Amino acid sequence: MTALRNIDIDLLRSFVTIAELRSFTRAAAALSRTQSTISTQVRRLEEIAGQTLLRRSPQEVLLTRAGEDFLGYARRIVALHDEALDVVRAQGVSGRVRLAVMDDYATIVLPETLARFARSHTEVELEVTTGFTRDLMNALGEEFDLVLATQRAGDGRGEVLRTERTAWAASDRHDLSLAGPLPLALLKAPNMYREWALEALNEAGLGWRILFSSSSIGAVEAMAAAGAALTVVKAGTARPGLRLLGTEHGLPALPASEIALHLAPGRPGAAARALSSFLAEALREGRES
Amino acid sequence: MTALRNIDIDLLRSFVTIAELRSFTRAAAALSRTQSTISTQVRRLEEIAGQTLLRRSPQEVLLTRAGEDFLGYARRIVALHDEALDVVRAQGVSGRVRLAVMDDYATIVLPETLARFARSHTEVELEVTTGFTRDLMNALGEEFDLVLATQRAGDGRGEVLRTERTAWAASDRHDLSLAGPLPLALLKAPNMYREWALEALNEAGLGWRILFSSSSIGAVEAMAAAGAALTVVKAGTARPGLRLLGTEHGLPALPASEIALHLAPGRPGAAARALSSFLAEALREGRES
DNA sequence: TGGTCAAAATCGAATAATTCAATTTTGGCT
DNA sequence: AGCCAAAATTGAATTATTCGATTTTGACCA
Repeated sequence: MTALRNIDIDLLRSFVTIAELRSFTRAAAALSRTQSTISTQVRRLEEIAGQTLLRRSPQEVLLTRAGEDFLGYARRIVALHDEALDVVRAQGVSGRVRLAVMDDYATIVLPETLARFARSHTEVELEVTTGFTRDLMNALGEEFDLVLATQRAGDGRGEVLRTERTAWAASDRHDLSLAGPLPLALLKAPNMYREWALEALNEAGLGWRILFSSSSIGAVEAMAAAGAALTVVKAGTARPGLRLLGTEHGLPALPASEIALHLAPGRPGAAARALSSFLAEALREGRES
Repeated sequence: MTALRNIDIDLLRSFVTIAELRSFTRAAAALSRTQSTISTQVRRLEEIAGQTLLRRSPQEVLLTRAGEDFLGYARRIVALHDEALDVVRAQGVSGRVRLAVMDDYATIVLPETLARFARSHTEVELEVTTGFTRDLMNALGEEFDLVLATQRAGDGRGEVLRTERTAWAASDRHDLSLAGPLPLALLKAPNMYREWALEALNEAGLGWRILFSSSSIGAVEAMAAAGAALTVVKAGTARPGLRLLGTEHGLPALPASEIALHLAPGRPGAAARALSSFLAEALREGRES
């Protein structure tokens, strides 16, 4: 029999995730565990609670009365736990850190994470700049202490946090004809994704034309979402309205990209070290170990 | 390396206990673990926190700055966790339960526990009576659904929750002369401890006289604490002002006693079952498993 | 009704984490 | 310097957790 008095934070986190996603399988994917593990965790949790917390059906998972009551506690405990960890880790960390982030992450993933960092690290002066990887990397050590950059998978420089599939994307409401030169919406040169896209099309012998070229990711994606052109995105940061396309649609494969954190040479200050490990933990995929 | 994102509630509980007792060794005893386990737990916790939380010295253990900040969170998380468990386990439990408790526990250990039960089990009508084990047991099934009783160790009836050493006790401020008939303060007959005391003295061939006899434990203990007489207590419930004495003082050994929970025959109601397992968990010594 | 299908449960084996007992190290005090 | 109580360490044994493979479940539909 398992411990009856102490619920692992893991179990609470799984429970909260299941309640949000209404599915063991989706929760398992979100938490980088297998479905069988999640199922076992729920059994353990229900055993400790002495109550059925989730009502399962092949369609969806719903909370029981007891589950609803418990969910509030579980959320509060997990939140308090995470806050405690942020705060205690921030203890004694002060100074200034200048972070540079490539544009797409600055919109999708980072705001929430940076806000959390700022909230707990009250003695740290945080300065964030966004731009294109190429420019940012050039200024590493000069203008920036830390650069979060995209690079070709396998590059391996910096601390690699995750790998993202690169994919063609078009509007999910319009069918794009693949006959004739493909209309493209791409970031202005020089840009890695632009180069990848054009190289891949050329190698595949497909015709193309640049219909839209901008230095704003938002504008490029909006253009694609409007149905006028094809573009290239990281699979993980695709905005709603875009449909991902691949080789099954007759388009050439694209190299995967990796997200890496680059630290300025020399001994980093306390603030830079703290932000670096904070970002690494928050962004790294798979499970923490 | 251990998980960096999830702190086990166990670690938090140990940390809180150490902070309160200012000692790894005492915390280990209080939590039914070894000192080495506690030490390892603290190392794990500090590794996750990335900070030294406790400043150790052979004299006492003190909190660091980070430790103080963290202690508040740890307390809140543990409290929330325990409340969550109480509440979810109480879900759907209603009805009436009549509990009888022997007098000494009614003062020392139970009030807090019963208050916790009442707070979480809002739909349960709880009635508590105190008295002497003998009377209470006679009314089990009639007036009471549940009786918490003291019995001779090894008796084994009911669900045994813990064993307590029985000890002679006298004032810690006065030296009692052991020459001549020993002045005793005891509960009125019939009472188990009274019988044990007199039998033990008789067998040892020691003289005695009853100086004070009352049906109030409080009065008996007060009399002993005032230095006028010797009495007999459970080692675990001795009030301040009393000093425990044993065979090393020339007094005869006394039988140990066990605390047991007796359930009325027949199928117990939901309220009785809930209170029963609640008490068992709260009072049982050693670790929960 | 019975078949189907996606999702959850179960099972056995491998892995990982926790605990303990024994011993060593530490830090303050005399 | 030496002593002592308390914490740290170490290695072995135990216990718990996770995974992959498979089976079972239950809502829905023909």
